[in-house]
Amino acid sequence: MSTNSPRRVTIRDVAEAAGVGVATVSRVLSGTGSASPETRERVLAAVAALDYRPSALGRNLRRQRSGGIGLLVPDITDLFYARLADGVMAGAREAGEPVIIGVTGDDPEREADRIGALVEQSVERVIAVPAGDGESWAPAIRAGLTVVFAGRRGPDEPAVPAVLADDRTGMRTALEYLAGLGHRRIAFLARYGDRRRVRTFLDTLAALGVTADEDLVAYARASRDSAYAAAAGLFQHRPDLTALLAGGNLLGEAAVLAARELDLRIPRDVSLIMFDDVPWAELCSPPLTVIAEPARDMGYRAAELVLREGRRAREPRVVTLPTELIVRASCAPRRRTRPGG
Amino acid sequence: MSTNSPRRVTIRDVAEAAGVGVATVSRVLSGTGSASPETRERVLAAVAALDYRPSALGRNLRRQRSGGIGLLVPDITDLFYARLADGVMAGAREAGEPVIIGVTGDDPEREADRIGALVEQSVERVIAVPAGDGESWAPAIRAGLTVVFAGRRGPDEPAVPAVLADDRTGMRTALEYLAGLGHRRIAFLARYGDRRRVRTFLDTLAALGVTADEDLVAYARASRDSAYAAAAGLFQHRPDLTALLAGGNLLGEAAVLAARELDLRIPRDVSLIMFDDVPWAELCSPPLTVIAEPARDMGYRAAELVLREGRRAREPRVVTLPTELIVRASCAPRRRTRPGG
DNA sequence: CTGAAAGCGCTAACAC
DNA sequence: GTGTTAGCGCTTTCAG
Repeated sequence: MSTNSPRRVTIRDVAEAAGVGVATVSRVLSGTGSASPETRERVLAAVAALDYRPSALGRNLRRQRSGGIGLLVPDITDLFYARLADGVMAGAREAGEPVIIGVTGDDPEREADRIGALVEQSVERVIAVPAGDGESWAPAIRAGLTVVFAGRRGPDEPAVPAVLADDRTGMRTALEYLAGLGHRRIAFLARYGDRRRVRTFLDTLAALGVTADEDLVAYARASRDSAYAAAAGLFQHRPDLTALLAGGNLLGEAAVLAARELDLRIPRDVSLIMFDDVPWAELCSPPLTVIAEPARDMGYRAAELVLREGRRAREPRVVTLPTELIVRASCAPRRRTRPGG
Repeated sequence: MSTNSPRRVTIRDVAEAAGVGVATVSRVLSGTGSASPETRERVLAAVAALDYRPSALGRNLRRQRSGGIGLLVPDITDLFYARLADGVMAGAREAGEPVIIGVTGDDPEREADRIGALVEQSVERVIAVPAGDGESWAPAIRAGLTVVFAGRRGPDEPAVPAVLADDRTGMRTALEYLAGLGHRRIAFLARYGDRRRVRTFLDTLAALGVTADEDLVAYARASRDSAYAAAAGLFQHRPDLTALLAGGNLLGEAAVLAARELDLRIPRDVSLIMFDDVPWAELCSPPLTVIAEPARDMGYRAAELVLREGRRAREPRVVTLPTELIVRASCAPRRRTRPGG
């Protein structure tokens, strides 16, 4: 009944106050075109006096695009993606762009739904950790979306710019380490649909002269339950395995839990290496050896990329950031046999 | 050079295709006003045929508000806030509203900056974990923002609707438990600025007949370093403390790390209870006793609230969600003395 | 160097 | 029930 919020200050008000046309105000504020120093000053003064904040609404409608950056991650409560998101937000903030976030649950359908929502908002720059195989992006890209993949990429050649961790090298370093400790039955707990990494796993193993066994690869969906089931299944069906590589922090968590439940001691009975360094890896007992990935940097770089992509030629780019093996205490030399084996 | 993205389908195209006026299309789509079943059908058919997606840009400009929900959290890599954000996104998705996210680092200045960015986007519904004392919100609210606090509230009476955890009860339960184990020197590791909880801590202690000592309260800023320093300081300066309550999962993590560094065994030398149940609490050794807070629900409820608030009377509301003490293995009966004490 | 004017796509009066 | 129309605030030709 009382506080009738005063009408928003518009560019017109500024123009009037400064005694110039609205076009001039627009030019001065956007840095486009030219304006005499004197006019410039007057406009700026008026802006300050009225505390004018240009409305993104008007600008966006006029420009036919909403400026913001869309961000689609599988699960924001997974620290890896949270860090990625943090990096994206840092980059976006520097550019003064808002970030519209959505979660996909790693489900292509939900992903498609979220893409639709972004299109409806006329967001035309999107950073995404593509769900599943990342196949569903073609239409969106054809429709004019500028998209950058982060953390993973689509199935084929780099049709879409991407910021990735060098997990090929990370994997190799880890497997060499494990092989050096004498391990010959090394399992991989992978995210469902992560064909690329599985291939790398198998190839690298072969290159190291270790028998690569596809049955030593287990797949988990995005949930904790699924990860636990996959880990437990692996331990139970393959009593011969002596080392395990977990493809992410949720997977590693599941592996630790499953191992405990089955009374397997780490690293006495199984050695464990996990992709993605997280604080609890150090708190865990034993502290986990990990392959650290620069998630935050990846997000930041992705933001840079998606922001730049707009104005530059569309030369598909792939940025690869280094990983690092951090040795703690979850790996030990292979022992002859495993208790239950 | 090739793919000239075809002009977007507008409401005009639909109207033309359906042989009606644009207003009719708008009415049918928004469910407002009336339309004959026949017309309705024709419009819907045209919409489907053209794959028309209304532009949020046009609508927003017309309506003078951007629809979306702003979300401001101190740190998205803190699982508590990530869960909260997840809940907000779930609620927003059901309502078909985009979420514009920003991080404040728990810094009122950054917070003010983010609020400004939201206002610039004409976002008028915001869910926030207010930074610091949450004092800086008055202007924004006066300006017409609908804001709902989550997880914390401002300094004064509920001028702003809020969704909170019942940490009063959580604290009481935890302190009773600790007191029952014989602890008399109980410390509190608090977030800087969290006067409310500190008061509750002191009051509850007093009510339990335990000497409440303000020097047994340490404050940490939002960073891991600050948390660690505060925890270590507490342990070093107060060798008489036998139990510690950590005000959040980052604080708890710091406490575990600091205790280890100082060779204090949990729970032999110090008992530890942490606010906020996180997966690693179980992985930790020993597994941590925690006061679980329904972070995700809090976010979801906050979304409901902020969405409803628009159309209802502005009767400030506070929703309080239950907490739960989950006893694991980080607390033990008090022993006579502490090694270094 | 500057101003007038034309919309961007949509909704909400207002006529019919 | 339905169509016409007037803008929302901004950028961007186009004249001057």
